[in-house]
Amino acid sequence: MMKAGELRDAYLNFFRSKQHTIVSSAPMVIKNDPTLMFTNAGMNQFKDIFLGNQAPAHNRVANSQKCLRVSGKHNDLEEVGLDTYHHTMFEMLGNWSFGDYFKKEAIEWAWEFLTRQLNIPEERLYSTVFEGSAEEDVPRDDEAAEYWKGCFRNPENHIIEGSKKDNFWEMGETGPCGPCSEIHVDIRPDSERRDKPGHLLVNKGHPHVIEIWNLVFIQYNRKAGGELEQLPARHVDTGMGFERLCMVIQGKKSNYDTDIFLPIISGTASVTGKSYGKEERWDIAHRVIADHLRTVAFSIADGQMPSNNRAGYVIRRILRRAVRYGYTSLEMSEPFIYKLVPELISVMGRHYPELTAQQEIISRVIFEEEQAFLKTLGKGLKMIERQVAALKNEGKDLFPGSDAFELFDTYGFPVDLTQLILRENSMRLDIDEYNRELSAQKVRSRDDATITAGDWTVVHDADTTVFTGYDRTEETVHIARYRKVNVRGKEVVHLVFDRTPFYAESGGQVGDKGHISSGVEVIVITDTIKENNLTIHIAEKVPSEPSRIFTAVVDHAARHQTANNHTATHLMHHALRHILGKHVEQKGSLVTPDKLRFDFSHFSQVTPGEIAAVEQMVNDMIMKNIPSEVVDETPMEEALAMGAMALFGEKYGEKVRVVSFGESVELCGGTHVENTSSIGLFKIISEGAVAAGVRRIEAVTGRGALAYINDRLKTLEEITVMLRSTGNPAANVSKLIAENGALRHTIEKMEGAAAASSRRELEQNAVALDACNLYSGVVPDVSAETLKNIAHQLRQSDGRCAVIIGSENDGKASLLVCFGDEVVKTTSLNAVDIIKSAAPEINGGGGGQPFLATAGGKKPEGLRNAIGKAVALVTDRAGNVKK
RNA sequence: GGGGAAUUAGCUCAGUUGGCCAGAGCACCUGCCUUGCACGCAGGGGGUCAAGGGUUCGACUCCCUUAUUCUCCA
Repeated sequence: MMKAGELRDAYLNFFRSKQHTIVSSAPMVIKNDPTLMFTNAGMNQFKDIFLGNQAPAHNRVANSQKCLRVSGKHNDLEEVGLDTYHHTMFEMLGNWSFGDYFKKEAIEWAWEFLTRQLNIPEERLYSTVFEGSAEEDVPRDDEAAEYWKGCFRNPENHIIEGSKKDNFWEMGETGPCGPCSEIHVDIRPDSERRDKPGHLLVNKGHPHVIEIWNLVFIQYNRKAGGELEQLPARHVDTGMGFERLCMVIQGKKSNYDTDIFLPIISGTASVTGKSYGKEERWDIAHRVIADHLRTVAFSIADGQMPSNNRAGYVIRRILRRAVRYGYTSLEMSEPFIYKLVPELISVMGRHYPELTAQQEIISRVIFEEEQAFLKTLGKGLKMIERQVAALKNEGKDLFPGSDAFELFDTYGFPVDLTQLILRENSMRLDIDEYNRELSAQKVRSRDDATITAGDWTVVHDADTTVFTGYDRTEETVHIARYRKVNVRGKEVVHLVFDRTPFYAESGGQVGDKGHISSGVEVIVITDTIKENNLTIHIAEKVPSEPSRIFTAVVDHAARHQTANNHTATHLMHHALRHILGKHVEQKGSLVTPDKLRFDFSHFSQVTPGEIAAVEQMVNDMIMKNIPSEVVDETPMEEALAMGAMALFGEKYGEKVRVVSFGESVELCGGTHVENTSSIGLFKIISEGAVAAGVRRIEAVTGRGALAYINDRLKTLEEITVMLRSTGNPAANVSKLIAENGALRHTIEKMEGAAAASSRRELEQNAVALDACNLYSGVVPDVSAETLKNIAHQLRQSDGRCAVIIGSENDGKASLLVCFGDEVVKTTSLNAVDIIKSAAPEINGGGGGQPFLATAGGKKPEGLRNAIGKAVALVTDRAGNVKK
């Protein structure tokens, strides 16, 4: 039986023999593209070629691409695992022609590979061709059909016409598109095939009559108005699902039965003690876990950690879904998925070395995520149990949907688990209410996120934007095109130039700011971004005369600080690897004019000593006046030979730019200083954890570093002045803290003593009434806090006490009324009533609880009257004075 | 990007419409009893209730701002 690895090699070797260049898989996680978070098809990395924004490096290319799909018509996350053929992550085998071969070769080679190399019997194969569309004025794809006829010995019923839905491929609303031809395979047993011929089941959702390969022939361009125009250069884009192909070749009925998944599933079985193929709900869980583990591990290897927004959040959700299935179906309440990483690596590690290299960090991150989610589950369980108990007390059995939604929305407790627990308690969930709340939230979010982009207005023909910003910050430019974009009611303008000195946000370095001027007006550029290989300058308004010649000027000071910070990032990266070890890998980077932030893999805290050593080393490199050496357009192999490190999860072209400062050698497209001395000074301002196994350092350079240090020194100076100390301020402060503690102790004791003596005085002057013993009077100059103290002491010693005391403190009056427990129980006396009647005398108000009430006021002279009034009220209600 | 929530002792968390001097368990210290598998008993230390404003006689509690974290939607 052909193994998965051999099959992948066979495919790549086959197309190599047809003069294709084999390229490596692009990262699965896409950075710097707001429109797409993950690679979802093999053609993603060639998008710019199809759009005409970039010239192809090779005319024929083939690869195996790791892809991730979590939404779309056939890939709803909640469906994965329930059946045997959906996945979140999958590999796509693809071959491409950029303006080179077309339908004939694409079809014949596909046929040759499947029938001669893989020996799939041709009677099990079916192909589809586009039936044509009168509405679009596109004819039936006779050309493709002809070539297919040449392939099949018996073409009858094996070439099927398909509609626009299945057989016309479009990249988006606008852009390149064309008819496609799919290849389907029927893997049913012979008996079933005799009963019902396969051509009746093509594209009918049958799990064993499936599409394995889609050949797209790009020959049109769809314009904004909807009409199609012929493209000058025609392309081929094909994609074949690798997992499905394995299933076919290995004679299995399920993708999960191939050697891609089985080792992981048997790993899960042995860890959980629940074997595969015994019980349906166990099997679903096994499939979910195997699929999701793959996705999450690959994502982490690409540098995307689970987190709480965007791509990171998608990854977190996928992992949590796996934990949830493990928890409910396999009864795993402890982290276990991280233990399966070695099995995954045994399957995928050879072709994807980024997995093997980062095994430790992958396991740790997964472990930590599992633990965190199990904790949220525990919390949710507690909350739900409390609510269930409350409802049961009221004799209700309908659990409110809004509560279930709150559990899900605020605490991340999945609704299916809520339902499971409710069933166990013979209760039911108001699912309609839940769904209403959920869709209300969706509407709210969608309304807020709408961005409407207008059509481009072309001013000047220019294929690409030439970037001249490495050498200069000023440039004479033409506006090539512009459009208006509406972001939440605010209108901004996108400008594209023929050439530009503006650096577009990329590789962690933020986009340049600045302005353009034409002599008649000045337009401010607030940011520069990259979209589909276009450099877009964001401006506040459209120039009144866009066709004029403009001078584009980058904010020089900001650019210079950014360059300082970017170069410093390289130096620090080098220093970290030197001091902490070679396991340090960049996991993220942000470079702004103000500061730099660098995330990297490291498994323990960076000690203050190590921080100091890194800082020292970077500053040494700054002081050595190391000049930059930049090599543009170097082939990747040469760059690697120069000692440059390629980052996992980063997409590189064939030719790369290498930036070196002495021993620091990096692949980088950013702007840098000419000499390290320009940085001036480097200072680390914080170090911390950002995820399991990932640390983050923030630092400042140049003027920023100086400002930071001066600020700290100023604080120190202020402290020294305040301490009037000439010696060591730290020693002085610690002495002060110790003294302060001792003083507080003394004060507490003295206040206690004062309270005790006031209490004794009150006790001596107490008056016994029928229902209580009245303690009243003015206590000289104590805080409301001390009054409370006295009252509490009296309450504890005398359950029949009625305390009415007041004091003047800081020019304000405080008043307190307090009753012993017995008084509260046996009489109608209420401290709140009394205090409310008496408080006006001191020009204030108050309140409290029946046994204790306090009031404050601004008129201390009224204190005696207030106490008198309160005493009168109490005596009145509690009977006469006993002689 | 938008909504919801959280932040209280070294750790895990209680704290009811604003007022019983801010609590429990674990950990720590002291003593006793015991010598062992989360020992037990008695006592003790430890808090700017995330930060900053505001409302109030009075704020852990209500309002606003900020920070951090969690969570859902996009």
